[in-house]
Amino acid sequence: MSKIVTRFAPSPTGHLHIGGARTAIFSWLLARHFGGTFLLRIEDTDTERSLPEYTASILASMRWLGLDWDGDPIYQTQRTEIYNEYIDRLLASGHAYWCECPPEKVEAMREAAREKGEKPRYNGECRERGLGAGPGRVVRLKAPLSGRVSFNDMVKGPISFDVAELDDMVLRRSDGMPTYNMAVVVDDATMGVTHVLRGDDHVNNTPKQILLYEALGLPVPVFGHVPMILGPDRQKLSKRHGAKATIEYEKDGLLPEALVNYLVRLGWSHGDQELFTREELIEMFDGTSLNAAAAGFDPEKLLWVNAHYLHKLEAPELAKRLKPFVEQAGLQAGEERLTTLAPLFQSRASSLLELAEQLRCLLTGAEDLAYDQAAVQKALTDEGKAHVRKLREAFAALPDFTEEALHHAINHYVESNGLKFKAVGPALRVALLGFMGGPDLAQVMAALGREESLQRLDKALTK
RNA sequence: GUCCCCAUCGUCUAGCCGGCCCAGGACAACGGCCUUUCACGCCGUCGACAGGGGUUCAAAUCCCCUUGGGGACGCCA
Repeated sequence: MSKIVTRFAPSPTGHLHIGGARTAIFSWLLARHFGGTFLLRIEDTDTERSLPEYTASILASMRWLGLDWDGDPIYQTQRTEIYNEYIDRLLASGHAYWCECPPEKVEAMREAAREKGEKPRYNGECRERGLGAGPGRVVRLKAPLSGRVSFNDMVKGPISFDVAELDDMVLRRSDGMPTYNMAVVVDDATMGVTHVLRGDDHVNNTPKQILLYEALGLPVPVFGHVPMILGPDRQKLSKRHGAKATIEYEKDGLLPEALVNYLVRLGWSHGDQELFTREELIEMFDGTSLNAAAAGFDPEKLLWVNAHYLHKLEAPELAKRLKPFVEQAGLQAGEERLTTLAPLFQSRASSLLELAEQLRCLLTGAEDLAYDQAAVQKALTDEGKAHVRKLREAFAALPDFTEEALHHAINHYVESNGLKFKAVGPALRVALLGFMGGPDLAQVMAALGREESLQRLDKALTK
């Protein structure tokens, strides 16, 4: 087999949604696995709904996901002449014809067919009329009248259609623009695309496109139709299910490597393996083992995958990625400070957004610390405060305010007074963090520093 | 309505050119361990071959039907 060329062809009528992201990932992986080429094409012929900002957003999301494409993106709106050239060819070779039937008339035909229990289609009235170009006229494909169109789908296996089900589709609209199927075929052919991976909703377009390839005398690529993503309740995916555009996952503090991992596993598998590095994916994804059935989107598992990657990040990298979220939360902290503080809560968060929020109790000054009233009531009793007061003195006397020294101080206090840690732990914890939870206390104090730690203890004593 | 596709635990899935499967893994749920709380981690429990017919010594695996779900039927993409 010659070199593989795949492509992703979004239309800029919205942000890159999760289903599109997944087919993009599959196409990208297929190309990368076989050392082929991955192209990007923007299908912007729908001038009504296409917006440049969506193109920008889609490209940004692709970059964020790490899906690098080869060469410059191709824009369909800049290729009208090429399409017309191919349409002319079809006209010249007798594979297409001009049709003057107005839309209402065609609609009536469809309605009539539907009533007869047949598939709604154009009846081919202008097929043999030998019409030429003219205002309001469209060009239609002169499709074969009998036979079958078959192809071997990469994910679904053999699929076959009776051409009687297909009608003479419009190739060139009356405004001179090519229709979707025409543009796609010309583009894929001229771009040298060998493998077309796309959404399930395109299977019905495939036989039409194959007819076009054949009429044009162009080699037919391999098709693979990836099933749609459904909600966890097996219904059409919607916002209600927690499915959002890729860009929103970025805002929610998901890691791109996690989203890629999750999305790939949705409809593809490699034995029992759940977690894959990018390198592993490229090595293992060869276009087989794609699931033919639709998959339900599970936000919880996505979060689990994300937590996995989040917990694995090295402190400096974590700090770097976390910074924007900390700022977004209205908190102040440089990367250096985050490098020491963020790891304390790292294993407790599933997303950067969540982590930033959890860090609030460390980044906020003693004056602004929020207290969980129930915890204060429970832990900061008179007895609890008494312990905190004495511990404060012990901490203040420490020459070095290090984790080890603090540990020592706490343990010494507990043991020399014949106490259990439980007697002082909760009070100290609430005094330091404002709530019952979080990391090791010596660790917290060491990270906070002497001044801040003591301030917090003092403040707690006034509660 | 017509055509196309799909069907294993609640969800993602392994298995599916038949026997190793009274079906394995992961998420979730539940229980436990660890523990300075909360997490992380670890251990365990619950839980599925949509239904019915075949074929076969043997079927989750092959065939047919039913049911259910999805998609498509545009001068949208």
